[in-house]
Amino acid sequence: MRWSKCFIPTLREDPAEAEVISHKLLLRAGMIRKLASGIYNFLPLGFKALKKIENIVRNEMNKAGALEILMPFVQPAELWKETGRWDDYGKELLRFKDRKEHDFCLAPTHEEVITEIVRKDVKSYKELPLILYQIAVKFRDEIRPRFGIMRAREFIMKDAYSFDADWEGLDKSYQKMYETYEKIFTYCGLKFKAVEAHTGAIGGDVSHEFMVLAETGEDVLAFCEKCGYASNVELTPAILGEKYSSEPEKPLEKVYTPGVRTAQEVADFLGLPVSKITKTLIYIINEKEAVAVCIRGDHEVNELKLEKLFPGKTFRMANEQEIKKIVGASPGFIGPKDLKIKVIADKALEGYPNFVIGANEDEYHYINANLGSTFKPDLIADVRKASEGDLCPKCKNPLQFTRGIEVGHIFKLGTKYSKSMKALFLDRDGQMKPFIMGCYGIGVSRVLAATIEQNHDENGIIFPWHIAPFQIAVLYLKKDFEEEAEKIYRNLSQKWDVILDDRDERPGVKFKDMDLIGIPLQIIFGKSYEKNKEVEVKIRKTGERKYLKPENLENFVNEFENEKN
RNA sequence: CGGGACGUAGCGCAGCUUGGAAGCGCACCCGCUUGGGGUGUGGGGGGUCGGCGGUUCAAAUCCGCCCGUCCCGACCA
Repeated sequence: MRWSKCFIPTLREDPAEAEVISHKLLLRAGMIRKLASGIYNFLPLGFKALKKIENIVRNEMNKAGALEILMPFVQPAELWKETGRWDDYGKELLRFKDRKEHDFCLAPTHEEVITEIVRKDVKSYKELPLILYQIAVKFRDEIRPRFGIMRAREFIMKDAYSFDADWEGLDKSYQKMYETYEKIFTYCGLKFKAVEAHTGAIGGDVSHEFMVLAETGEDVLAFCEKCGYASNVELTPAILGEKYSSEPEKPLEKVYTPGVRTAQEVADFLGLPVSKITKTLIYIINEKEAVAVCIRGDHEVNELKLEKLFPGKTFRMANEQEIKKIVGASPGFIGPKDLKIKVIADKALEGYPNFVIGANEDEYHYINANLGSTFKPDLIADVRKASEGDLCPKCKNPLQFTRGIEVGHIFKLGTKYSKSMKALFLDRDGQMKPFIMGCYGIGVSRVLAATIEQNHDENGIIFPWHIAPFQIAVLYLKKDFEEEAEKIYRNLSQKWDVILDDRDERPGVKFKDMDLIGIPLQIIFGKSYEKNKEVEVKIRKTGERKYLKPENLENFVNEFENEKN
């Protein structure tokens, strides 16, 4: 491709609308443009990178024996009503009516449709296992789209679905997809980690997320270097690494703490570490029952864990008025002692001597509270987020934490959809049985954003070899070298994706643009060529420069491709 | 959904407080210049000032409503 014939509208300045680096660079590199909030155009360069990712995914999926199909983006409500998700999915599901006033939605995912396909035409265990997938547009009407294509409303996703006759079959399909995902992200050139994850709105019980490691990631991962345990922190059991001293219980004492509300304020006021303070949070279960959750001041409640204590029930935090009504005190002065509602104490309070609690009376706290003698919780449970200093739930080594961007998520669905949609096959024992399903997603457009989030410097994007829209850039700095540059460009184009910067621009412009769009190898016809007919090869990632005779270029690129990737 | 901010040329912004001829930089077009990190210079084109309504002799500027966009929050009591 010649730059002059391509549409690459690069920007010199950061657009005001972009906050995170991948969003800024995607816009500046002329790869995407916003059409509406969370809805983007992919311009030629962005589209090309996207197609590279798609093809990597496609290749590996095909190798794993999955079959590519394409399902509709617009779906009838009837299917969604069958599984109950028409009501359960919430506002993320964008609904509308057609001219005949029939309900439709834009597909946020395709479990219903795939199950419909399979229940109609797969009748026998002999046709199993079956893995179908597509690479297609999805629409989720996110509460708050942000970060460009990282959390867009409309996005490209690869979604695959497996159908097995039994649970062992599902285990095998799941394992196969797990390994395929590892191959895909490795081939993409990404640093990633697979972690145990929460299943969320899709359902099922076992799931893993594939996380691209990046400081700007929205998720926190806990992992153990020793045994390999890794999970999304929202799922990690919290095992305190700290050993509590066996200091004797001191007498409970009510203290005047005017105007101090947050745990930190209380700690500062009393001259104690914030860990010695506890906070008590009031939750409303199913809009009727209130419960109190008591936790150390330096810990955070993990609502997912809380949710599991009340399966199937809705819950939310109480607001200030409700708290006053239930407790008789303002937020900030609530404590577990003498509460008339159910009290859940976090496990980390067990054996913790002499801590501070709210007195359920404005402007007062108790010091030297102890679990058991001061108050008896109705339940002691792990309800906090694991954090620095906690131990691996498998091998008890200290956990490590890092941030990541979720680019893939695989689930063992089981029979959630096949049962509710009556998707049955005839097994070898003559019984009709529901398919055992799995589903496997990759956010293709998000992979592009995550790649940039992980691979950039102050000059722009640094594309990994296999995702780069072009692998090689040829640029000549003087018109005199046009012919030679053309020759090299045509030559290398036979094996690789090459872009020729044939614009009549100053060298600085060409360099800046090429660095910005992140092409891994730049072949420069400039001073070195003028002097001794050697081209300069600049490696985008390291900034390293090599000087080669044009006839040696092909060998060099071959070697580079093999060793670096 | 709650809070905050913004909306002026393709992009980045100033002007608004205190109403009185719509500006700057980049980009774009033409000329010269320059040619290894967004060259310098001269000239030029481009605007329903987000929309509607109001106040006023006069509105980008003041007031009201609406639309759009971004940020923070939607669990830390």
